[in-house]
Parts: sequence; structure tokens; C-alpha cells
Amino acid sequence: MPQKHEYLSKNQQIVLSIIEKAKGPLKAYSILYNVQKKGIKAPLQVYRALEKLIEIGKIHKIESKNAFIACKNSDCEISKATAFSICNNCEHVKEIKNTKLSKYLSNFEDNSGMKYKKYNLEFFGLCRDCKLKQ
Amino acid sequence: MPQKHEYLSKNQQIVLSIIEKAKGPLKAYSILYNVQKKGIKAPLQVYRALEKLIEIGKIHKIESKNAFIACKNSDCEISKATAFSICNNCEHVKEIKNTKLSKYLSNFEDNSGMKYKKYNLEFFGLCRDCKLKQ
DNA sequence: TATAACAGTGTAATAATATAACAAATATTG
DNA sequence: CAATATTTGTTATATTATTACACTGTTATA
Repeated sequence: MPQKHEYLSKNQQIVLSIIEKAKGPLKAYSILYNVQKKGIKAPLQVYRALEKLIEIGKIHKIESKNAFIACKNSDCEISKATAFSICNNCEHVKEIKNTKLSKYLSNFEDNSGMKYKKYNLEFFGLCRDCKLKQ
Repeated sequence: MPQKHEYLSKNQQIVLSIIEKAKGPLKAYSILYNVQKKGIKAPLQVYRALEKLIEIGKIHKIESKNAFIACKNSDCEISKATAFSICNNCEHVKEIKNTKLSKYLSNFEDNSGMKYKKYNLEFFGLCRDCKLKQ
């Protein structure tokens, strides 16, 4: 039976590994600078890897930051329901894992006649640490 | 009583008016091309107007598209709670006005110790028209 | 087995999006 | 009026992302 291969290619592995090691979201060009010693020389090589990694749910894009973060949520293999908390002060980003929230949003319907297949939610505020320091 | 002025400057008016007339979200450089006859010559002039208009809640940025849309929701003057539906096929974008949803999200708390002051939600799917055409 | 289909790679060029830095004009507040 | 804020104009540049083209290797199947 033919099936989609599930290994990652060389460039995909390199890019994923950098993102997974990072403490926060990484920008594409910062990834590029970090992997140049590994033979990835051009932006496109990074963007292609990012595209695939997003597609298979290994990473997510933080749209408000144009940055990429590893998926910490084994549920969202398909990356169709994502939620993040973002600290306005220290820029810390965390994927929100909350079953109630994801159920609520996945089942959300309004009167538009539109059936939503995917969502992305970004919350902004101050994280606990930054709140204390204020 | 001193209060923040509430008029829009010349450039802000020009940019807002273009965005309000548009049927969908506009990109910054497409706005620029549209307003060059009105004396706005440089990207920065557009971006500055956009920044201000976002700040006062007259427009919103659709992060996944790097595009800007007029606010249709008199509630969100401060632009701190935004939700959009985006059709993956025709690219139609609509601001979602749903009290339950906005209450649910504005009051959302998890165990992170973070208090959320703002959120942005983007739903993706097929709009009614595109669903029928499939 | 060959040949088509597909996914990935490499490279150069360029497009699209956004900001920095500086100087000047205009409006608002005290 | 003086001081402060905001807005404008302009040039240059930074940042983010894609197009186009040629090539390699693997898998699928006729």
C-alpha cells in the first residue's frame, strides 16, 4: 500500500532541530544564520523546510511575529487548531494546551454558513514574571 | 477637560478611506499605489497611518495575510479582541461579531498565571459560496 | 526495466513587507 | 507665547518571502 513517507529530509531535520532546541520562536533568517555551517545557504532552503514542517504539524508559525516554534502539543499533528500566549514585555511565547478551549473553538459556528476547518489564536498580555517586575 | 484629540490627520484620513471603500483587506503597498495621486509617496507614510488607525481601532491587521481591513464592529474601539473568518478559496475575510465568543475569549484564563489583555483569532475554511461551487 | 511521477535540493535573482534616521512643519497644551 | 506632541516628508535600508530554473534521487507502475 502506498503511503506518505514519514521521515524528514536532511534540510527538514536540520531546521526542525534548531527550532526544537530554541527557547522561543525563531525567525527564518535567524534559522538561516544558524544552519549555514550545516550547508544550508539560501533562504529558500529554510522556507521550504519550514513549509513542510508546518504542513506536518511539527512546527507552527506565530503570525504576529513572523516566527516559528516547535509544536509541543501531540494533539495537533495536523496543525489545524493552534493557540498561543505571547508576553508583550519579554516576548515569551507558549503554546496553549487547553482542551476546553480547543473544543470550543473547533466547534464554533456562527450564522455565516461557513464551516471552519482551522483556526489560529494569539493571546497577548504580561506573563507572570513580567507582571511581578512591573 | 483635556482629552485625546479624535480627528484623523490628513494621511490617516486618506488611508482609512481607501480601506473602508475596499471590499476586502488591503495590503500596505497596494494602499500606497492607490494613494499616490493624493500625495502619499512613501511606504512609511502609509505604515505610519496604519499604525495609528490600528491603535485607535479603526482598522485591524489580518496577520496571516499582512493585510488591513476596516473595523466593522463598533465594540472593539480599542482593538483588543478581534476575530476573523477567512475563506481559503476566495480569500474573503469577515470580522466575526459574536458576543459569546468574545466574552469567552476575553475571560479566558489558563494555569499560566498570565492575564490576557488582547487576542486575535483567525478562522479558516470555505465560505458558503465556495462550498457550493466545490 | 524504463519511464513517469513526485519530493527534495541548490542557486541566483528579485519581490514584498516593514523600519531607521533625520529634518521640518503643524497642532495642542500650559 | 513657549513648550510639548504629533504629524509629515524623504532617503535609505532592513527584513521577510517567493519565482524561476536546473538537477538529483526515490517510488510506483506500465
